[in-house]
Amino acid sequence: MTEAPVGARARARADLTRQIKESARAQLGSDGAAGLSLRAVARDVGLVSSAVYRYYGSRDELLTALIVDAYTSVADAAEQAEREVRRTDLERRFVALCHAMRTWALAHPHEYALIFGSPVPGYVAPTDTIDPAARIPLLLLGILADAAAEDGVVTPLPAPVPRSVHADLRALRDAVAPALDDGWLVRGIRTWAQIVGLISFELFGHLHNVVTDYRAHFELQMRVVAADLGLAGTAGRNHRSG
Amino acid sequence: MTEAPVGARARARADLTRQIKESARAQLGSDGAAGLSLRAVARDVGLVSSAVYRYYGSRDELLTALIVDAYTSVADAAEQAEREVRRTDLERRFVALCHAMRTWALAHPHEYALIFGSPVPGYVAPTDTIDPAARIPLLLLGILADAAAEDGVVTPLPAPVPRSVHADLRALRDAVAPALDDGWLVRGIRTWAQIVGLISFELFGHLHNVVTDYRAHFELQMRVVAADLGLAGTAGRNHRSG
DNA sequence: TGTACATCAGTGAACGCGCGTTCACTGATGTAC
DNA sequence: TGTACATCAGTGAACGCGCGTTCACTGATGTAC
Repeated sequence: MTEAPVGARARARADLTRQIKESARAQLGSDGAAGLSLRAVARDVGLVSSAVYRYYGSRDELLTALIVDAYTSVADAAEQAEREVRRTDLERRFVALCHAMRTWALAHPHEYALIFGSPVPGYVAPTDTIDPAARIPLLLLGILADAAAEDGVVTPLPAPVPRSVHADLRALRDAVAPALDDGWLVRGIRTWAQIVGLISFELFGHLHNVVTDYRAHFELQMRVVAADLGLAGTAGRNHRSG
Repeated sequence: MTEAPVGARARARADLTRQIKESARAQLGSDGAAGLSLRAVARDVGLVSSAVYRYYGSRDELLTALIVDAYTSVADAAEQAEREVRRTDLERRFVALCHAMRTWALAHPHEYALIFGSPVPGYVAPTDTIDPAARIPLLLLGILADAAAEDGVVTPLPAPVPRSVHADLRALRDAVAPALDDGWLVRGIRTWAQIVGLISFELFGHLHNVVTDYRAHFELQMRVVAADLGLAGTAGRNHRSG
């Protein structure tokens, strides 16, 4: 019950900073990121438009805050869901991550579009967004690293890895995933794009008139992906029987 | 050399209609779809803003024309590239399709974002966009159908297909791909999302600081996908060796 | 505990822009007889 | 071939809005002695 040692002024400031961000987040829904208006936000929180500049130095700064929040929020959801699954059940850890992302995306479609849709014209992301953006990919690589450790085996690719790509992958491995060889890393990147691609298809309407039970379809797809990654407990065999 | 039987008026009209569309397309680049302005287009083609309404009834109508054009343009590119490959070389037909899409996307990033990025706020796509949007997915399913015919075999999935998804897939099969069983259709949808997902990652900056040789990386990824689909001439075996 | 001063939140006017759409109109191009 | 009329392109003004950002300012809240 003890208050943090902050004066009324500091508390009011923190409050309004949050309120402005909330209002901006809500406004994303009606007009998208490109239409986010500082003046509308000001009206919404009951300030004159110039007063907002006490809290955010510019429209872009406010956008950045929204982007960081979105990345953080979806990563929190994915990490929590993944953490609740027994460590040895790799397939379910993977599927939990995927479902958490999709559920978050459905609950926050405009924030999802903000981070995974087309870039906002004229906006350049500052480096603050890098770390929160990397959390889910890292979580995914963690699962793959556990799979690689269990196998203790390299993962051959069906084609030779060009020197330039190999260099890129080595840098990635050194920075982030020492236990994963090129094959695993290639499949990790691919899988990450696969998850986002399927969720984007659903949200952006590209599966209209094709899929109706989106959740069941997504779950099935993710289990196919998990199986192709060899995460299923049962087998590492391919899907082709003949 | 014979002119179509159109008067000068009709020709001028066709010309300006095209000019307006071109100008709008160019404007996508600087401000994105949300910022597309009829007035700016009018200035650009040397008309007063109200005159544009002789050619397009509204901003949304102009947007629709751009969207249809973009789908048509990318589908033309993909179909042409795929057509030039020997029919029996399924892997190369697939890879040609993928490369054509990526190349088109790099050459027309804003048109790509228009059709595969976040939806334009407030815009609802009319049904005119459905057919052109379906062309590449259909082309992809055609390749898979040839693969299925060659195998003459069902494609087991690693998990049971829920009744609802099975119904969706049956409708899809009846409409568009009678030769493809559920397994193939699931992998077809997945692959389509995979291609778009990877290209979007590249264009929207999600592979920044991860990949540098994008073309080589993309090619490798697509060959992995082709191999997992069993399109490679060599084998339908999985990538896991142990 | 009281006073003097510094900090900071919020105001309101202004700058210089932009937008989509409607409407009554002029004047040129086409068409029918 | 010439005339009368209909069609249509393009104009210009207007309606009713919107925006991000700057700046000099008032007045309240905090801080130091």
